[in-house]
Amino acid sequence: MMNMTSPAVQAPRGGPVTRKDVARYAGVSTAVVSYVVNGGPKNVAPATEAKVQNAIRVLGYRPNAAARALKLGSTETIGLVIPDNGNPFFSLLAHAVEDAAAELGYALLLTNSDGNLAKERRNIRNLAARQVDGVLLSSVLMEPDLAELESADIPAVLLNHSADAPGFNSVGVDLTGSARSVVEHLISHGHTRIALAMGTNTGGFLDGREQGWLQALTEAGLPEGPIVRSPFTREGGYIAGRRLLASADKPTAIFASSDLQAVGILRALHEAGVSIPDDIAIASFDGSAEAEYSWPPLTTVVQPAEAMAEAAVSALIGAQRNRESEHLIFPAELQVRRSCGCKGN
Amino acid sequence: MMNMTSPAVQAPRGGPVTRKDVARYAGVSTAVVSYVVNGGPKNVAPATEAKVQNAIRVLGYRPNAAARALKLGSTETIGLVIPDNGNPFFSLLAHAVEDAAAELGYALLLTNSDGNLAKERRNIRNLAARQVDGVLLSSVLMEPDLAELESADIPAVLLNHSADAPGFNSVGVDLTGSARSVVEHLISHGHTRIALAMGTNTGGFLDGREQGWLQALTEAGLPEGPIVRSPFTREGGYIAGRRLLASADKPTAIFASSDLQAVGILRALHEAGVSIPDDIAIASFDGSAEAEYSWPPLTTVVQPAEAMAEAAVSALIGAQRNRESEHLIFPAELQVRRSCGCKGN
DNA sequence: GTGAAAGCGCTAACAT
DNA sequence: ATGTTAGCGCTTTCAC
Repeated sequence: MMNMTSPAVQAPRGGPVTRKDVARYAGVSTAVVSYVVNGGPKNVAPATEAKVQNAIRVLGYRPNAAARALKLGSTETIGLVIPDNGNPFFSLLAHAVEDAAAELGYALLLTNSDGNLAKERRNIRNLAARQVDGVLLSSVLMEPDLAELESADIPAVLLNHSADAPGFNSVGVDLTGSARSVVEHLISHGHTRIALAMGTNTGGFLDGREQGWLQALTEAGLPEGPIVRSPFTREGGYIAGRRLLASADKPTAIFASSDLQAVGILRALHEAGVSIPDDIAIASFDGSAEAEYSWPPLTTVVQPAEAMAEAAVSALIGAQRNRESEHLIFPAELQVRRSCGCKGN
Repeated sequence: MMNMTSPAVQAPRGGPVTRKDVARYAGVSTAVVSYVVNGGPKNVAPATEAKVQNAIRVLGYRPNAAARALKLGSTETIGLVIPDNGNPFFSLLAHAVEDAAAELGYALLLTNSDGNLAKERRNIRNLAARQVDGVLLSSVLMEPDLAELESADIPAVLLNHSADAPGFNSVGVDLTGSARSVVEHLISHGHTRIALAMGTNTGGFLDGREQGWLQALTEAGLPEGPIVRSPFTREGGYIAGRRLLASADKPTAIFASSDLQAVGILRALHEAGVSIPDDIAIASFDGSAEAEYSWPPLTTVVQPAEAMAEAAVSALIGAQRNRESEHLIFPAELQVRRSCGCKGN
């Protein structure tokens, strides 16, 4: 008697338990089982519902998502394509996307493109083949492969994308304005030779961060500092740092286009025995956790990853096919720490 | 003529193109289309194949994975449950798992449990409901919720798990041996008061890292240094660092159970003006990229994430239901950098 | 070498 | 309130 309710009593037949088994066991039709499982579209008498629930428990029934997906044409899954979840900003973003999606009952298929166009394309194609309900694309490219997305014919929104892409929803951060605010902050510390360590973006467009840096300098009547271009990585930053140290007009402050690069620059400066922020001040972009624990802690512009992820997911899920495409631009907030020369924190 | 081959010529009917449309267009049966798409199980005459391929291209046909999954009973998808992909070690692991899975044609459903048992459970259940072909579980718990996995009745392998779990395949790293080798290295620098900053694991078991630290100390005839327990995070490390600095028997070296904690400790020491490695040396565990770019760079034991991911994925995919469970333990390699007192790198 | 057809598990419109 | 049933798009056995 007692072990009648034990979960050990499993599938009576060989294979997995289906809705049919449940129906038979509960003595109802398969439709009723569906009504119970899905909470509709018809209602079921309380007594019947109890019988069904019991049958489900006893048999250990689990709905088959593949069948449901086939029938409904929706997998309740979204795909995310990012360059590299080893980059703390992207891992933060991915985590936020997962949470936002889970909130709506969607699961997340994660793919890394490794900043590689061919792989990005392959990932998108693969996601499309898997009938994801939408894809969130965070491309390294300024001009991501929209054609691939279009022909895949699944809703997509460009994430972490600040330039308008006609025909696509996008959410990004105000690169130019944020960069300006950091550089202005550096200027307020009295710096006049402010370098830019810029990540290498594919595509011919001028990155907003570069524009913002330039604007701040120009408006302050300052000369354009040196620019070094290298990958958006720690190693890229390290290389940039060494180059900047070796350059003729060595800057007194550096603005790095990502926290990761700043971390690399930090290493180069430390190795050279340069004191930060006294000899050279640094500020960067992203606001990842790593920036808070570097030495010295980095002044950085923090991107609102959670907010952007939520916006992107809801734009994706709620996407009406024939609606005007939206371009959401979020502000980023200056987070002052020691690396710029400020005392606090 | 020229635009006949243009991809603009899309779906002739309203909805998405199905195998049936392709068959009709190519003037063959749906079976043949399947043979062509799947490269079997029957062969097709070259001429016919060409017609089909052409129809596929012209119509922009994309196979429906949900239907395939329903028919075949396999989604070619695996689920991964990790505590937090914001932790660089786990993001590295996740990336490696994705690559290993993709290699075999599997996609990755990523979920974070945030070190939360309820969420871990929910994630597993959710993955099971989605008919993943298997799940890779990297639990924070020493005793993960195996019952949940068992009742889900999908193959699973415990990833990043060093204790044997009867009935489950597992892959992990040799915690004890690796910890010993780092601590021995610290000892070789002449340290005699070596503290342990241990992450807090749920579950009553003694962590291998703690054992290894103890063994090295004991074998060298050294007294057991202080232990501080705090979360496996940067902040946890920071707290541990401050506590260690304040303690009566301040150590001259610290072994941290994760790179993240070491990074936090570094911050605490820097803030206190302690010189590393001169006043206090540090070594840690994981071998994440962050350890290479901290200041000073961290001596750490690097876990073979790629190899473990590959092993886990192939154990999962190739899992025979009724096979003996295997427990794969990988060695980790000491990576010497500056934080322990060595000069190089 | 090719085709017809059964059926994977589920949903929901349409009976009753 | 409950039951019947037609498919969703695909694979594959079994005919031809």
